Amino acid sequence: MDASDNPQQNHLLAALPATVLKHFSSHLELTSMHLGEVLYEPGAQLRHVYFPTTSIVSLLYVMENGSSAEIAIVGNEGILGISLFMGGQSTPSRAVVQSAGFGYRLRANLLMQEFNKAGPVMHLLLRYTQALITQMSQTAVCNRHHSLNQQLCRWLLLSLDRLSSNNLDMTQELIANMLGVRREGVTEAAGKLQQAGLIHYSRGRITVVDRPGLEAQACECYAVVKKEFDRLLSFPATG
Amino acid sequence: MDASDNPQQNHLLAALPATVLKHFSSHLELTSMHLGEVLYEPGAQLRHVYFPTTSIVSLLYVMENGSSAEIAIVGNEGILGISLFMGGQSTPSRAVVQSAGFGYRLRANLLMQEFNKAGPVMHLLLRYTQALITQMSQTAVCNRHHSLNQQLCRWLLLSLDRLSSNNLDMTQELIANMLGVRREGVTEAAGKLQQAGLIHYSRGRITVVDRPGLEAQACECYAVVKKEFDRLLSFPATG
DNA sequence: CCCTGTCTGTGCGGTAACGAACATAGCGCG
DNA sequence: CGCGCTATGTTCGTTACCGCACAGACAGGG
Repeated sequence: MDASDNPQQNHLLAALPATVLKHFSSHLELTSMHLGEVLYEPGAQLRHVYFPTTSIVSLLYVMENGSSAEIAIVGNEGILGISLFMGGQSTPSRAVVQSAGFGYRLRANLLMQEFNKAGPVMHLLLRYTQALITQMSQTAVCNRHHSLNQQLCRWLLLSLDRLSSNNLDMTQELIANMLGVRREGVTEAAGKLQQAGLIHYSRGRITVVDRPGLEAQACECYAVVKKEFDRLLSFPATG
Repeated sequence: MDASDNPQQNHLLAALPATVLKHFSSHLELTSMHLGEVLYEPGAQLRHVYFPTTSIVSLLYVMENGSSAEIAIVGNEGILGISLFMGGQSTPSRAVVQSAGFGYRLRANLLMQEFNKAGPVMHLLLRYTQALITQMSQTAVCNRHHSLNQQLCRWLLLSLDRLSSNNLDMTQELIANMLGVRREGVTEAAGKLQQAGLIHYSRGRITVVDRPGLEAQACECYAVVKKEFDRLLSFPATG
C-alpha cells in the first residue's frame, strides 16, 4: 500500500497550501472504503470529512418507496461532507461508496479550524462546492432531457475521471441504482456500447476501450461539468 | 410602491444583523424585474447580486438544442449570484425572471466586503447556499422519478411559497419551459388539478384554491426542500 | 465437478410523455 | 364590434422506459 498512502492522490488535498497539508498530515487517517459502505446517512451529524483517493462515493437520494437517484459523484477530485462547512451539518442525501478503494478521513473540527481562518483553504473548499453544484444541476438537466444511453456514457466518463484507470468494478445493477433506472435498461444500453466497441464488460467489470467514442455518445452534460471542474479547480478532474 | 420599498421583505436581508442591513441600506437599489428578463447569462461575470422581494427568478439551464430545464427557484427567501462568494464568478446556468415584481440589487463588491469578514453574513449566505443545493438535488431526483402531475404540484407550491399571495401570473407555456416538458403536458396536468378543484386558472393567471390538496398530490420532494429551507434558515420559506 | 448464487440477456404488455397538427376561446386594440 | 393574437384544449401515432417473468452463463465453494 506504499504508493496509495499519499494524501496528495486527492487533488483537493494536493491543492492545499503546503503548511496546511503538513499540519493536517498527522491527522489524516488512511481509510479503506468498501463497496456499499455508507459514509453518512441523511440527517446525520458529521464527525469527519473524507477525501477519496482511489475510491468513488456517490451522493444518493433514497426515496420513501426505496428507489434512488444519484445526485453527484465524488472521487479523488473532492471531499465528502461539505454540509459541515456550509453550516447545515447534514443533508437529506446519503453518501455511499460506489467503487471500493481508499481515502483519507479528517476530524470535522480540524477542517473547520482551517476553514474558519477564511483563507485559501476556505476559498478552495467553496470553489469545489460550486463545482459540485454544477454537477448536481447538470444531473437534473440530464435526468430531464437525455436518453439512458447518453446518461450512461456521461456517468461512465464522470466515474472514470475520478479513478486512475480505465476499469470500473461495478455491476449493471449498481449502475442502475445510481442512475435511478431499471437494471434491464442498463443491460441494453451497455450492450449497445459494447457492440459499438466502446466498452467491454463482464460480470461486474467494465473496461473502457474507446474513450473518445464514449465522449461522442455522451450528452453535453459531461463536458459542461468537466469544464466547470477544470475552470474552478484548475487541476484536471481526470486522474 | 410604499409598502414594497422595504428590504426586509426579502428574508435573507431581514435576517442580516441590524448594523449590516443599515450599512447596506443606502446601497440597496429597488429594482423592477420584468417577466423574462435575464439577470445573468451563463459564464457572465457578476456585477450585482439580487434579493427578490415580490418577484421570482428561475435558475435555468438552456441546452444546445434550445430546450431548457429549471434547476432551482429563487424568491423572497434568497439571493441571486451565489457564484460570486463561492468563488467561481459565474455559472453555466441562466437567471430568468419567472414572475415579475421587485427586488433589491447590491453591488458585488459591497456584498463581498461583508462576506470576507467571515462573520454572520458569511454563515447566513452559506446556509442559504446549502438550502439551494438541496433544492437542486431534489430537482434532479424529481426529474428522474416523478410524474408530470406531481412535479407540477411541487413547482406550484415552491413558487407560491416565494410570493405573498395565492396567485401566480404565468402561462402554461412558461411553466412547461421551466419544467422542461411540453406545453400540452402542462395543459393536461393543470386541467386535472382544476377539475379536482385544487386550482383555478385562466389566461396566464393561476389561483390556488386548495393548498392542502395540492400538497397531497405533490411528491415528497416539495416537503424535503421546504423542511430543509426551514431548518437551515429558521425563517419559514413561506411568504 | 456440480451446485448455488450472482450477473447478464431477452421478451412481453403497459404507460407516460413526446412531436406535430390543428381546434377553440378569451382579450385587447383598432 | 370584429380582427388578430395569445392562451388553452384535443387528437394521433410514436417512443423510451417501466414492471414482470424467466432463461442462460459464469464463478467459486463444498
